[in-house]
Amino acid sequence: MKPGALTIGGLAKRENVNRQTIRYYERRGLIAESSRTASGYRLYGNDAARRLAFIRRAKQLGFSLIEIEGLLALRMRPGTTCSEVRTKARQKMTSVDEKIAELQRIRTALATFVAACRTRRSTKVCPILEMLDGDGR
Amino acid sequence: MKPGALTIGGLAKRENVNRQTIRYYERRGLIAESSRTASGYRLYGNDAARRLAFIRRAKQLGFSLIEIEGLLALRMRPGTTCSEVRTKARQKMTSVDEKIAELQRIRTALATFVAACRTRRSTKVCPILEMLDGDGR
DNA sequence: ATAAACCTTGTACCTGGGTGCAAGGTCAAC
DNA sequence: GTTGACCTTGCACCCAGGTACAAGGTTTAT
Repeated sequence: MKPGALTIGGLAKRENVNRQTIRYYERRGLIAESSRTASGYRLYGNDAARRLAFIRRAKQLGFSLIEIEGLLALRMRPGTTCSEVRTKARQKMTSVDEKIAELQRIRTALATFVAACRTRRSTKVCPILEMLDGDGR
Repeated sequence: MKPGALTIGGLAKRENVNRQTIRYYERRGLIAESSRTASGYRLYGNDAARRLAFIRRAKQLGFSLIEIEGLLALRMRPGTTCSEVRTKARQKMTSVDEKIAELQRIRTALATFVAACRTRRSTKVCPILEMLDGDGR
């Protein structure tokens, strides 16, 4: 066992990931198939740890596993330009902006409802429930 | 068949919902079991249409089906106060705010990445990929 | 030499919100 | 009186991103 080589459980603990998740990423092709001991145990080096960190960070930025595959493919293909990566990052920014806008619309509507509800007493005349009801589309 | 009564397909078309979805809501208890014709066909009146509209609007405000159940339960329980509804709306607002904040954090990070990427050429030295890599947590 | 703590594989299950399909019954129109 | 458009039920499947479990093999410590 080379210095720094870890079994799957060790890597999982170090990177704070479930063991099954590592196998799952391997099945999906996000992580290369690792080398094995004579008895079949997976052995991981620093590259695997770095890859897991990459995936975690990309997920934190809102990339799906499919999109992360795309980023990794770009990184692997020799001769891809940096601008292709930048394009993906910009697209992701756009979709994040859309989600923010949508949530802000929801927030405004909720705020309106809550404000409308200052004065009344019983659910019979609750303005929120009334507004949720089905006439004024 | 009373005036205005609809079969499930008619209601689905009018409210622009899948027939299966109506049955699904019924199974979940979001919609009362409808009356039936002698042969077992479901028959819906305006109350069902209003209920579907309520659900749609609440979903648009970001309420999950479970939460919508909660709203409906409040509405049904006699003597609930309007302020209980307002409380739920406020809680939802808070969680929407949290989602917005999280997305804005992501947006900022993406913007930083894109900005860092102005100058370089090949993915070998792509600042975005470098930043996604695993050292500086 | 044996128990604990690892590891392997395959497969099934979870959440949420539906959607699809097959086998069969019903109803309206021509 | 038959075609086509409805309806019924139960059950399986979809998406993403895992997570759990069972049956068995390996390694390490005592």
